[in-house]
Amino acid sequence: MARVKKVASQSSPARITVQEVADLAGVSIGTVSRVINNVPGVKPAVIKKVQGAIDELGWSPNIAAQNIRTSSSRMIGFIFSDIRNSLYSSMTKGAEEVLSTRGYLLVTASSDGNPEREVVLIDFFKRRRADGMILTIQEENNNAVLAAIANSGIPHVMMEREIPMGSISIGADHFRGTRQAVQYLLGLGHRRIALITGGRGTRVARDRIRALEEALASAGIEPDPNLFCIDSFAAEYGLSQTQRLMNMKEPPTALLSMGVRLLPGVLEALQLLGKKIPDDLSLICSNDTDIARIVTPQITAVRYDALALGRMAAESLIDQIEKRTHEDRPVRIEIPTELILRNSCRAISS
Amino acid sequence: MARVKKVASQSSPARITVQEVADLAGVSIGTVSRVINNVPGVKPAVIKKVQGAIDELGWSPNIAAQNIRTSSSRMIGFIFSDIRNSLYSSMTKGAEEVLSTRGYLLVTASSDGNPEREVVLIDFFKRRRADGMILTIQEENNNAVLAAIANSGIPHVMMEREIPMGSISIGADHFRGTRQAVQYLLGLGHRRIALITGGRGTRVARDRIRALEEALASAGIEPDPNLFCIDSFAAEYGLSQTQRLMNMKEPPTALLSMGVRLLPGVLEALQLLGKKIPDDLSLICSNDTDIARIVTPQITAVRYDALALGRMAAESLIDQIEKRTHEDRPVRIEIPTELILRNSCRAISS
DNA sequence: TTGTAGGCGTTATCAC
DNA sequence: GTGATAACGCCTACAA
Repeated sequence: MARVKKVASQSSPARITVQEVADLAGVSIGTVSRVINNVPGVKPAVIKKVQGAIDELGWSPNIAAQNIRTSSSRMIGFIFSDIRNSLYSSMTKGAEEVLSTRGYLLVTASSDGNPEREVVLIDFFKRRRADGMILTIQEENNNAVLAAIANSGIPHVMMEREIPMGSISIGADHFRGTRQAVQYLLGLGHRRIALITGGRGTRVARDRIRALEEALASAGIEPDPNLFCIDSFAAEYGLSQTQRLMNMKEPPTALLSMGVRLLPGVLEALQLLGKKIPDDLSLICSNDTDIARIVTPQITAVRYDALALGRMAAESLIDQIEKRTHEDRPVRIEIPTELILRNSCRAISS
Repeated sequence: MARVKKVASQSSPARITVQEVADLAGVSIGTVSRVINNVPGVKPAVIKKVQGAIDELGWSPNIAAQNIRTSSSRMIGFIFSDIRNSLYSSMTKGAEEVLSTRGYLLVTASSDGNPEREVVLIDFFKRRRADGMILTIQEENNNAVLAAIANSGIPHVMMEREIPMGSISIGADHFRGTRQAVQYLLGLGHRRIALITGGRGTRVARDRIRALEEALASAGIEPDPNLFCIDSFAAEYGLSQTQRLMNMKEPPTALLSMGVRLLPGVLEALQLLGKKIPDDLSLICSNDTDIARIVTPQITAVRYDALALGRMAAESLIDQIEKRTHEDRPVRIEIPTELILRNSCRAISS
């Protein structure tokens, strides 16, 4: 403890540079640079001397100076709506895992789902000379945002989004996931299946809607537009739409709640209405969360690995930046989903 | 859309510098620099010309170059165990809010609660020349970590931690919060009150334990060491300890579950044992979460504002960095907690 | 009021 | 193999 205190009280370390290391080692700065960059062809004895000097002085290269020379920041930006959304914090963790081992810095930024702020953040990363970006933008067709992306000239991958610019896109297979969920419900005899989801104008939403429509069609069921609630991911939306649905003359017998934040709202509505799962309504949610496992009964879920999504985005982005896969890289990378069967759905006899 | 595509397909923007802006504006680079740094005494007409050139070229100063000159990175690091913990994602959001408006970059890093990794991350931020750090370390007394902090020479604030180095510390008033919760339980007639929490060797744990002990003492109750489970924040720990507690000859009538991740474990144990809240056990949790509000009955919680904690940490850190408050700044900043009364506690007649 | 030039800490291209 | 030295893009005395 005393030792620590002493260290703590030392004055701010005078900025030490290669020059001083070189002097101490009795070599030139060029040699020091060669040593720390593992340039082959330096005499082992010299390497040892230099290492010694580096350790003794506790020096490490000034990264800003490196950046200015190599014109690369080794920093990549990740923009999404809100880090508090567990989906994004998981992706962040995954991305961080691979980026840190590759010597990149990950900087996350929350846009609060505001396109104007997205533009600001993209410009910000441009000024900061980010080497790459991972983007989960709000609307795939917002021109201001698309222009900002293009104008930035920064390599990027779209996370759970797809834009008309040939950017590489990465995401879960929501079409298959939703389709599988609907198939399961159809198998249980359900014919009135409702969907609550958001992200209008994103590939995620399109995939989910199309999956429901096609599954219904292939079962010969006419879709009821009143059962499609596709305007928001907010908990309040889940609440209000569930109330609306359950108060219909002919309410749905099953509901797909697709979006992390929706589930609490849906459950609250059901509780307020005194409706029981699965007796009054069969329920399937997306983004398997703590809540889905904690409530009684546990909720059947369409699960996918957000951590892996983050990892893959980072890997794909690095490949792109370091140009290791050239022009033959795929434009779309998908990970599978998995239907976790629990007790929130019941068979109905009709 | 077509327009966007055209922009997108433009070749990588040739790195443009002050020199070119200066040429276009017909001034010297010095003048351009003065303009962007708002140095007074530049003729308005010239300012306008320079601005025009900047806009036309879409130039912005290379931050790495600025950093090397000003020897400041305007970057601050935030280390905690895991961004997926909602506590930390909320703090991150709060910190980001204030840092971004002050022109700082926030870089978060997860240590997975591993002190060795904490040391690596601290060294990393040192190499990256971070202007400051926000730290939530695992153990307040780990010498390697403390030495790394001291050795880094970087201004920092301890988040929910307190170390023997005079660093400024910021956190919620867990002592009062826990004390209030216990008082409430005592008022309901409970005498056997158990505590599950982790963070051994952190101020948070100490405050909670002390609060329970003092409250019991002031009620003339002899504390039962078997009711203190203070070894981990993990859900599994919540599960196993709840089982152990409920299987005691004389189980507790009330339980404090203090830690975000504990609650799911506690609830699962109760479910497995077929125990009901509040009939078989009165429960109070910390870190009011979705889960506490979703389950039936809803769980009474000790709430505090993690977002505000993040904001305050950032503000305090900036003050420290920019030396606006000199040596008279407080060493400890606390925010209050609030007891949210719900239906998870019952009065007992004994 | 504005231009010039030196320096910030590296890397990389030359010679030696 | 290793040592000078010229960039990299910007800020800031100092000079004009």
